[in-house]
Amino acid sequence: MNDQKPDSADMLLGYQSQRLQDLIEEILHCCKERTSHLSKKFDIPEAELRCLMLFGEERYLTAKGIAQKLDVAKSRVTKIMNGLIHKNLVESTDDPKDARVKLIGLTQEGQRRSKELGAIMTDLHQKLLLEFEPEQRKMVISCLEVLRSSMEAVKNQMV
Amino acid sequence: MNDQKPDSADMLLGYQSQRLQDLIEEILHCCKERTSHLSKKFDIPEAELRCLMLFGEERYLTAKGIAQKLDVAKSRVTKIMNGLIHKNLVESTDDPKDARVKLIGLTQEGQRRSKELGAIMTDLHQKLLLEFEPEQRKMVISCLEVLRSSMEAVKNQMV
DNA sequence: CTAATATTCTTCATGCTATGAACGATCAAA
DNA sequence: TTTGATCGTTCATAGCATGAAGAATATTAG
Repeated sequence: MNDQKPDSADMLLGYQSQRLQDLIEEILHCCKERTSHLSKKFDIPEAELRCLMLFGEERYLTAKGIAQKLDVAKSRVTKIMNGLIHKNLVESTDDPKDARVKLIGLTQEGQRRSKELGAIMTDLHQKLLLEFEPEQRKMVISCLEVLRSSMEAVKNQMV
Repeated sequence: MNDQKPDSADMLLGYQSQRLQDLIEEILHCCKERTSHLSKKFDIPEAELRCLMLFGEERYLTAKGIAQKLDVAKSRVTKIMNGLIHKNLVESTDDPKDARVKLIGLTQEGQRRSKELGAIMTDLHQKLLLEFEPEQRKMVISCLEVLRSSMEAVKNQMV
């Protein structure tokens, strides 16, 4: 294939990596727009929405747990919780077993909103998949799977 | 395969869309970490780094142009520029043709940093590609290409 | 030529995101 | 029972981002 041009493989790689960089940036931008759109639609800050979606299985979460799941500092969680409590979407009760921790749970309204949000997200990603042919869908997912692993791998190589 | 369960296609779609959602979130998180890592490494805020990378071809940019490229308000650009000027990475001169506009260009140091940053980004994405077999690379890119288009399409469907 | 309108950038007030240090309360273990 | 760890909060700080208002300049219509 590259018997004439000496470094055509390198050029291809260069071209492809630029393309990859652009694509990732565009996808990132798209996701950011989606998040901000939902935040405006629900009239709830993005961080609070993200938090609202954490209550999938569990009935109660702790501030520490939320901090880990959201990957933010504990102090950030306090602030987010204040917003959610103020909006009556979440309520906190003392853990009977340990007076240090507070159990945070969704209110009725919180559950409603959380479900609504979850449904929108699921619907969104389903629509995304439906843009592909059924046979392609598996491929897209496995593609992203490898991409994610590669990103982790490359991240760990970073200085 | 699905001769017994009636709605296994729906279940598959549901499963896949959940998987897609998780994957996108993980990839997003990875990108965010990368950005924040570079910001710390260069000791320059993320927005300023993003701006620094805008000077690829053009010698000069205007505040308006930067605002469009970064997709932020003009007032935000003023602030970012103050930071960059203060760090001596960028300098602004009056446009001789139109006294309203200021031409913003990289200083020597700014050019150095900009190049350095670009090299790191390219290297990063090259490493990412090298995690794949050569035949797979094309596929990953076309996958992302379709994914991006689909996202745009779905975005336009959003209420 | 001039008055009205556009454009370009800045300033200011506001609000969200996020961190880290310091702190008080509580728990667990030596 | 002291000592050390854990949990949540408060506070100071910094970055991100917008939109309204304004000053300077350009353009255009009359």
